[in-house]
Amino acid sequence: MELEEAKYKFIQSWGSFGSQWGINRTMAQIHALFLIAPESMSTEEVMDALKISRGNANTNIRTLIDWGLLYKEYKIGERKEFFIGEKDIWVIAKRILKMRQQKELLPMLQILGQLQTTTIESENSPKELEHFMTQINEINNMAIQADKTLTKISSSEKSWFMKTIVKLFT
Amino acid sequence: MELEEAKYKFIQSWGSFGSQWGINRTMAQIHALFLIAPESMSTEEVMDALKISRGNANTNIRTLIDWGLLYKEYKIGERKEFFIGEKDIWVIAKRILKMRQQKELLPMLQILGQLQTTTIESENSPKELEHFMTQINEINNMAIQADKTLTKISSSEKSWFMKTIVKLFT
DNA sequence: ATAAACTTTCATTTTTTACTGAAAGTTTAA
DNA sequence: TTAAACTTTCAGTAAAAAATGAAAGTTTAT
Repeated sequence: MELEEAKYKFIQSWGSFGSQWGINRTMAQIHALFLIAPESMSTEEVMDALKISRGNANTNIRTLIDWGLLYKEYKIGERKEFFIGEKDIWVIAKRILKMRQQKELLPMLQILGQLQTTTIESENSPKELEHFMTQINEINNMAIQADKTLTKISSSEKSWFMKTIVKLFT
Repeated sequence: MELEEAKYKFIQSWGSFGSQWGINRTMAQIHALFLIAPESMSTEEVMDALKISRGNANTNIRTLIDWGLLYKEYKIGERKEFFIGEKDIWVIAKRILKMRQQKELLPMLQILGQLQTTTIESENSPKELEHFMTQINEINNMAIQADKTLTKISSSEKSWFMKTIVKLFT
């Protein structure tokens, strides 16, 4: 297999992988491109490599920077911006977890907490109310646990994680 | 707050929560409905509660059954099917993890393995090739670890999980 | 055997999400 | 201070995903 073919395959897969994770396909593809690029690239090079528009490239590169998966790099003698990808898979995984925790878990925790602390009335269906409160409680407990776990993981060192988790799950 | 209002809030949140996870909004809403319903329900009741079409209700109920989150229930004297939701949050979490592992991780592992075992050629960019192989390797290792972890979790008992994980992450 | 009661399918429509590209905005060098 | 080089925005368009509902399929009771 040619390197170009392999790269193409990887970028495509990373794209569809990402889109199942609520990360848009193009953003994931750009990320893949930077994961395997040994040097920094400009917006134009990204547009070219993936055949996408300037606006699309720009927006997704900005988001990747916000997520901490891409860094700006200024080259001497060059006026345009270059970007270089975070290469450490452990760091990448942590950043993605952190973002997903914020986007997904946090709002859920808020709603659950709210439902739990509010007095909910129901004259005619005490059974339904009781069941509702039980379920909300259980879900809330699990969500809190998940949140703690993610927080701990995304601020932990790889070595600690590997030692404890790998030992636990092999 | 009225019970109806609280239910509505929960169903809506679960829906948008789900849609961020690559699970479609309606499917997640139906799931929420069953999570808090103390009794079994028919397709019609679901259509009614969520104001959705028969086709939509049917398709998503089937998928939820496939995922092991809903069970069929036949009532004596009734010809139509009723459904009852799995109520144990631990079981639910495990089932969802399992499905996501299959849908997302497995195809990725396959591609990575393939890229790793194929001989990739590149005469003019040895540096790029080396970097590519390194990255693929790292990603593959992490994916394998994630896969093992998920497999272990989704076949574990709640008590074990709670003992080890809660201890680890609190 | 048949018809009522129910479930499933799928072509079409609707909704949601993502992309384009030109115009507006910003920065830099002289 | 201006104009070239570059980046960002956003209204309009395109693509993808989900929902509808009527028709086809299935099951059950008689």
